Amino acid sequence: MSVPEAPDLLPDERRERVLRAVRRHGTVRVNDLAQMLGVAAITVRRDIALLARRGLLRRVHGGATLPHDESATGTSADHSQRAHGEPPADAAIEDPGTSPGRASRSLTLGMVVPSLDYYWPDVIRGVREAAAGSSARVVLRGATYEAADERQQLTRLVEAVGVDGLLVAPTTTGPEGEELVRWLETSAVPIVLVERAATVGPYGEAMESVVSDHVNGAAMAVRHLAGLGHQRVGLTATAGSPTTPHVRRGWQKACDELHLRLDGVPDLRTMDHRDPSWPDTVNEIIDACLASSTTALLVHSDPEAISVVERCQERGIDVPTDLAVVAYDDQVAALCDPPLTAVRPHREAIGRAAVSLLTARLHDSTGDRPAHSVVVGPQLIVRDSSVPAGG
Amino acid sequence: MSVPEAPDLLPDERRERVLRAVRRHGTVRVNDLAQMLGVAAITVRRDIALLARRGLLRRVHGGATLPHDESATGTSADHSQRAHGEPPADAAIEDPGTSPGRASRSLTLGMVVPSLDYYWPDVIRGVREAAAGSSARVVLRGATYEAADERQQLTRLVEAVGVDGLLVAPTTTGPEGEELVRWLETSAVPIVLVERAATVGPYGEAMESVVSDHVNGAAMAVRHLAGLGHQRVGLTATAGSPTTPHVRRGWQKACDELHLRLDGVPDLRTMDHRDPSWPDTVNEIIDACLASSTTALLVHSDPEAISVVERCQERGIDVPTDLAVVAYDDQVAALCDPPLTAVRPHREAIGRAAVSLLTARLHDSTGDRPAHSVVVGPQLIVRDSSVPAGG
DNA sequence: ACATATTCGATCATAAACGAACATATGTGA
DNA sequence: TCACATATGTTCGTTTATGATCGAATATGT
Repeated sequence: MSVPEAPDLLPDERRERVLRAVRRHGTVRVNDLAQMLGVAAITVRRDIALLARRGLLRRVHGGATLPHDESATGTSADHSQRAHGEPPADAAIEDPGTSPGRASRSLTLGMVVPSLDYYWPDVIRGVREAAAGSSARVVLRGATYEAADERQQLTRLVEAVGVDGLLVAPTTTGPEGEELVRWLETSAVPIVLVERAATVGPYGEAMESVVSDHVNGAAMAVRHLAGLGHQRVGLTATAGSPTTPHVRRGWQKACDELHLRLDGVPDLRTMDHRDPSWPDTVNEIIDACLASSTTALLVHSDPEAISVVERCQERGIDVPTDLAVVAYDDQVAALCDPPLTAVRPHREAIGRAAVSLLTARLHDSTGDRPAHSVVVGPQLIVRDSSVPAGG
Repeated sequence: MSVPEAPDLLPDERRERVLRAVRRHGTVRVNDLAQMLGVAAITVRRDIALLARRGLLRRVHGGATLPHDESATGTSADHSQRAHGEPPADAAIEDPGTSPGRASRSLTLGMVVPSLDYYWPDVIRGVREAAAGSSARVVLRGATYEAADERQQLTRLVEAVGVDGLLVAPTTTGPEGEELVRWLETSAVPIVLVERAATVGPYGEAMESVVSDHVNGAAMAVRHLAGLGHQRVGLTATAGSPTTPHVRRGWQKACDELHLRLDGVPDLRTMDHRDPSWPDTVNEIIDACLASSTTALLVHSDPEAISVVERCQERGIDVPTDLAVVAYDDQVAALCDPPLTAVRPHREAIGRAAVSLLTARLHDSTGDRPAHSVVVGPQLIVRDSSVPAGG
C-alpha cells in the first residue's frame, strides 16, 4: 500500500487525479481520496461536486462513481463513450499496426515480479491499466529473488495457466541468472523482460525488454547538482539492488562529462535502511561527505535518503545549504521534511510499455519482427533538498 | 540563488520555455516557473494568459496545464485557418458534437529524412504501413544533411501543413546539430527522433527516439566471427555515416569482451563506394588485412562489402576461407556472389516503431508520459561470406 | 423504529493566488 | 534628445482555495 502521497498539487491536477481514480476503480470514497491526496475531506467533496456538475462523474453518498451515460453529456473530451463499469484505459495504447479486423481473442499475459511490496506495485498498476485497455487478462505471480523459484512460477504460468506471453523481471545476475536467461530463451511464448536486459544466443542478440534509463536518471541528478554550483557530488547506493550499477555508471559518466572531481568523493555501497547496521552507516555516509568537503549527495533509494537527511538535521547540518541531497527513486521522497529532490523512474509507464511491447509481438503476423527494447526516461523532480531558496 | 537559469531571455523565448515546460511536465506552477525563469510571478501569469488566449495551454489556478484537446487546435491554430477574432481558447468548453474522443480525428504526421535514396525508403515504408494501420496521414519531406534546410522543412510542416507530430532524422552532430536540437526542443508538436538520439534541457533529459542498436549489431557480427575461430577481426566503415561511430564502438566492445587482439588489426574509415578514390581504397583495405593476418572483416555498408569481396576474388583471395566478410547493412548483400553474411538493421520496424511511439504520445491524456526510447535490435543474417562449408 | 456512526454542507477564518493600477526600466524611431 | 511603445516589477485590494467547526442529513446495525 502506498503511503499517502502528498506532493502539493494544483487544484486542477488534483481534480484530474480524482477523475482518474474514479475511472480506474469505478468508485471511490471521499475519505480514501482525502488521505491519498493529502487534503481535507471537504476539499475532495468540493472537487467531486465540481466534477459532477460537469458530468464527469456521479456523486454518491460517501464518494463518487462513474456517470451513468457519458455520451449524453458530451462535455468530456478525453474519455467519453466508455461503457460504464469497465474502468480503465487512459493508457497509451500502442496499436501495433495491425489492421482493425484482426482476430481479437482476448490475451492472457503472465507476469512474474520479484516482490510485491516495493517498486513493483506501481509497475503492476501500469500493466493492469494497459492490459485492460487492450482487454487482456493479467495473471500475476510474485517470486522471491531466487532464480529457482522464478523458474517454477514461469513454468506453471506457461504450462498450467496457458498464458500467451510473459512479462518477467528475473534475476539476471550471477550464475543462476545466466541459467534462467537460457531457460527463458527456450520458452514457448514471447517474453518481455521488465527492468532487466539480457542477450541470448550465440551472437548475443538482445532480448525484448522495457527498462528505466537509470544511467541517465543518475546523470540528470548530477547535472542538476552541478548546475547549482556543486563541485563534489557523492554517491551512496544500496548494494543489493539491481539498479545500483546503472546509477553508479550514470553518476560516474556525468561527473566525467562535467569535469567534477571524483577523488576522495564518497562512492559508497550500503545495506538498506532496514538493516540493523543502518544507523551507523548513515553516520559514516555523512562523515565521508564532511571529510571530503562533498556538498552534494545522490542517495539510492529514497527511504535511505530520508534517513540521511534526518540525521543531517540532528547533527546540525543544513539540507540543502550544507549538503544538497537528491534521492534516487521517488516513492516517499516527497514526504520528507524538507521534501526531497528525487529522480523518479516512471514505474507505471514501464508497466504500460511492457504490455504494449508484448501485445505488439503477439499481434505480429510478419514473423520477422526484430527485438525491441524500450527505454523509459526517468524524471527529475526538483524539490527542496537540493535548491536553497523557497519552493 | 542562481537556480537553473538566470540569463535574461527574450520575452518570446521565455514564453517558449513556459510552453515547453507545460508540454514536458503536463502541468506547471506559476511560482516554480517564476523562480526557474528568474522573473516575477506576475510576468509568468501574463505569459500564461497570452499563451492560453492562443489555445496553446490551459490556465488553471496556480499554474497551467495542457489544453484539453491539444491535437485539435493547438498546432496549426496560430495564423492560417482561424479568424483572429475568435480565440479558440475557450474551446476548453468542449464542442460536444465534433470530438467524441481524441482518437477519432485522424492524425497527420510529418516526417523529415536526410535522403530519399538510401536506407530511408524502407524506414518510410514502415512508417507508411503503420500510419495506414492507425489511419494517420504522413507528410514526407526530404532534406539534405544541412541543418538549416531541415529547420526550414520542419517549420513549414508545423506551421503550414499543421502536422500533429514529427518524425525527424536530423543532423545531431556538430554545432548546427546542437542548435537544431535546441530548436526541436521548442517545437510546438511532439517529436520522435529516428535513428538519432539527443538529450535536452538543463538536466539532459532524453528526447523520444527510435534507433537501431548498431552497437550490438556490430558486436553480434564480431561474436559470430569469433565463434568461427577468427582471432583478428578488422573493421572498415564509411567516414561520413552517422552509424559508423556506433558500429565502431560495438566492434571494439565485442573484441574486448572476447579478448581479441586489436593491435595492428585494420580499423579504417573510408569514403563510400561512389567516391573516385574507392577502387584504391579497396586495395588498401585488403592489403591491410593481409599485412596484419586479419582473417575476418566487418565492412560498413554492404555496397562497399560487395566491392571488397569482388576485389578479393580478383586477387585470388578466397571469401570466406582466406577472409571472412560480414557486411554491416543488408540492402544488397544478398545479391553478391557469394551472398554476404550481413547485419540487418530492420528499417521497416524502425519506421513502425516510430509511428507507434508518436501516436502513443499524441493519444496520451495523462500529460506525464515520460520520454520513451525504442531500441530495435538488428538481425544477423548468416550467408556464405563468413562460413566456409555449407552453412 | 431507534441508536450510532458517518457523511454532508453552511459558515467562518486564513492563506495563497490573482489582477488592476501605478511605477520603472529598456529599447526604438523621429 | 525626446516621445512612445513594450516589458517588467510593486503595491494593494479582490478573488479563490482550503481547512475547521458544528449542526443537519444520511447510512447501518439491532
